[in-house]
This record gives sequence, structure tokens and C-alpha cells, in this order.
Amino acid sequence: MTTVTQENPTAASKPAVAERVQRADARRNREAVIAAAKKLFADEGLDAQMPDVARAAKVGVGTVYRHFPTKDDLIAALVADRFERLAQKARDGVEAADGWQGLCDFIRFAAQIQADDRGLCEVMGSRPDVMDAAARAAGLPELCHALVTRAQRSGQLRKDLTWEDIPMIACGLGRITQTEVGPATGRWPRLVEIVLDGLRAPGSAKLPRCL
Amino acid sequence: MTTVTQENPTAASKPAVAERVQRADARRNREAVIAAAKKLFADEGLDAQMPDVARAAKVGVGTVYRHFPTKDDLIAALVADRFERLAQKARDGVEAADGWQGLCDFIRFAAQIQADDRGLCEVMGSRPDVMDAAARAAGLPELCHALVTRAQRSGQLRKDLTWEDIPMIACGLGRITQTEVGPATGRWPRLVEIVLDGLRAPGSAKLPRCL
DNA sequence: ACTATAGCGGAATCCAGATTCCGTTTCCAG
DNA sequence: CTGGAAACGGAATCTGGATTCCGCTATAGT
Repeated sequence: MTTVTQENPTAASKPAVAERVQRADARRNREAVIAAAKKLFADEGLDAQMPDVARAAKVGVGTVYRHFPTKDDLIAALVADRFERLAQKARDGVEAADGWQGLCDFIRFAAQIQADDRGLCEVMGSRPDVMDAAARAAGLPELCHALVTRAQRSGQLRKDLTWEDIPMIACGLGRITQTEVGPATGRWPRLVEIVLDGLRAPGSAKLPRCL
Repeated sequence: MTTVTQENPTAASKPAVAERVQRADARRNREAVIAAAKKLFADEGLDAQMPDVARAAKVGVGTVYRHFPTKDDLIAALVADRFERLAQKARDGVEAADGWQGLCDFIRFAAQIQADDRGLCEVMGSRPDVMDAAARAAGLPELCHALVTRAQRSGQLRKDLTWEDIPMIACGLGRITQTEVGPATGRWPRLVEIVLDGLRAPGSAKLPRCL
């Protein structure tokens, strides 16, 4: 959670635990900014402009900056949110009755979530650091590991796949969801299914060793 | 018309029509710029800076701009070159003894060429227009069509694949070659093979209809 | 209701890069 | 060997955006 303002506003107001009680309008504005940013970045990608975010939130630029010191901070907050959603889906998958289905659904979801958010997609593609941090924070590595293990145990996932392949696949799929090149437009769901087919056991090709 | 400066290269050198015969040093510099740009954009991606290109080419910024009025023009020239190479590979594939292998090799090549050139990769990912134009100019649509048809005739490629899926796949694969996210780093060749496996006939999943 | 402040708005500032301009240098036809 | 056009170099300019600043306004404790 990218900090908000600081601590001890008026310091020891008076009761006792009355820590960081944000002023009502401040909290309201912060929400407005997040909501506006979420939409703008999803629609226009990472180079949506701060002044536009402010306008969309019916707020002054200064306000945006008081809540998020930097454009990157704002983006990070948004990304964290998306990854949380992603992690939730992963948890669902791990608990699914059918391990293979759980994995498939997760992968489809990862593609879809990127198809719906150009900003997220761009972060995935060009900000390894941000993305990596967010993924780790959401506990995705462990979750992916669990998904893979279960799917393999069910016998439907090729044995030579490792959990590290999952984030890689998710990234790769994210790209095409945004690709609007003439003939390729709108057919990303097909690639998703092709990949899933390629993941089925036993896998006719031997995956190249790695690392 | 992002055209370059072409026309009548050496054509009609001396007699009457001696149109625009470029001065020797001019031609030399142009080559230097192209070479420098090729390397810089490949290494640093699309936001390599023009002044740096100039420096790398041992030339002044002005010179770069005389040859390429715009950064975009320079990029377009570079992209055209790469697509030419790609088209060549596609032709090889069409003539390969084994249709399936021809297709596989082409796809592997497409991934590799992007792995080696960050700039190209970024164009693929964020400049549909530029890329589309270049692809069309290189005759890739037809070539992809031929590749798919031959591979299917050989019986090894799933029947529900269409040529439009090829550029899409190439784009998708391009992305991961650049992804340096912790766990996913350096394992892109694995995704390539997974996809190829997914392309094998008969394809257990039914690809979603499209358009 | 009153005042000390947290918060606000948004014009002004800063910056990084692309692109322009023009005096100087180099090529080459005569 | 010369003159003039073609090319050069690179400092100066322009531009689009992020970020800062500061006087003003609304909130909340008394």
C-alpha cells in the first residue's frame, strides 16, 4: 500500500487510538482518483496523462499528486489491485475439483483480464520490476506452483511443465489480446486454446531445457 | 509515404537523365546511420534517442534528419528490412520438403528474430499500423497462407487453423522473448514449443470461431 | 459559530527529447 | 583549380507531459 500521507496527523488527538483519521473529503477524492485512473489506464494504456486522470476524477492535479506522489505510484496501486484479483482466481483454481480445469481457467482468466486492461497489459510487457513485485506480493509464485502440481497429478498436464512457465505463458498471451494488427485482430481466444492444447499431456515435443 | 529517398539508385549514371545522383559521402553516411540505428534500436528499443543514433553513426543530428525526416521514418526503414528477412524465411518454408517443418521453422524464426531485436518487438507490440504496412509490403499474408495450406495438406497441422492465426502467433511469441520477469526469464523457447505442440493435428480443443 | 489546518485547484515550472536552422565544409562538373 | 550546390554539424528551439507551489476553501474539534 503506497502510503497515504503520514502518521500522527494532529498527533495524539485526544482519545487514544485515533490514528490517521483521514478527512472525509480526502478519502472520497482518493477513491475518485483511483476509479478514474483505473478506467483511463485500462482504456488508453500507460501513457494516459495525469491531468486527464485529474479531470476525469473531477479533481485538481495537485490532489492527485497528494494521494500518489508519482505517476508510477498511481500505476503501482492499480497493478496491485489487478494482481489481487488474479491471485484470487488462482486460489479458486487450486481448490477446483478438477486440477486441469483449474489451471485452464486461470490461464484463460489471465488472458481476459489483460484483454480488458490495456494498462495492465503494458505493465506486464514493459515493467518487469513493477510486475514482478506485484506478483510476488500477491503470492502468485506459490499459487502457480500449486496449480501446476495439481494439474499434473490429475494426469492431464504434461509432466515437463514447471510453475515458472505459467507467468511466462500469461505474459505471452497478454500481448495478443492487445494486438490490433489487421488479420490478427480479435482472435486471441484462439491462441489461448492452442496453448492449452499444447499443455495437455503428454506433449509430443520435448520442451527445451532451461536455465 | 514514409518512403526513404530512393528512386533511380545508380540508374542512368552519366548521360542526360542523371537525376538525383547522390553524393558519395551522402550515401556513405546514410549507410552509417542505418547501421547505427539498427544496432541501437535492437539493443535499447524504440526509445533509443536520435542524438544517440547520430553519435553512434559518427554524424551530426542534422545529417540523420536529412536522410530520415522523422524518427518514425527511420524506424519504418528498419522494420521494412526485418520483414524482408522474415518474408525470405517464409519463402524457404513454403519450399521446404516437409510442409509441417517449414511452418515450424518459420514460427521459430519469427520468435528468434524478435528475441534479437527489441525495437522490432516493440513495433510489433505497439504500432499495428507500421507493422501491418510492412507485413503487407513484404507479401507476408500470402506467404502465411501458403505455409498453412501446405502444412495442413501434409496432415500434421490441425485443420481448424487459418493463416490469420500465424501473424497472431508470431506477435504473441514476440512478447515473451523480451519478458525479463524473474521466473519467466530466458524460457521463451519453451513457449514456442508448447504452441507448436498445440498446433499439431488434430487439436483436442475446438478453436473458438472468429469474426 | 469559530479557527486552526488538512486538503484543494490549477497555473507555472521543469525536463527530456525530437526537430529545426543556418553558417561551414566537402564534393565534383567545368 | 574553382565556384556553387549538396551535405554537414550541432547549438538553439519547440513541445508534450510530469511535477511543484502556494494562496484559497472546506472540515472538524471546541
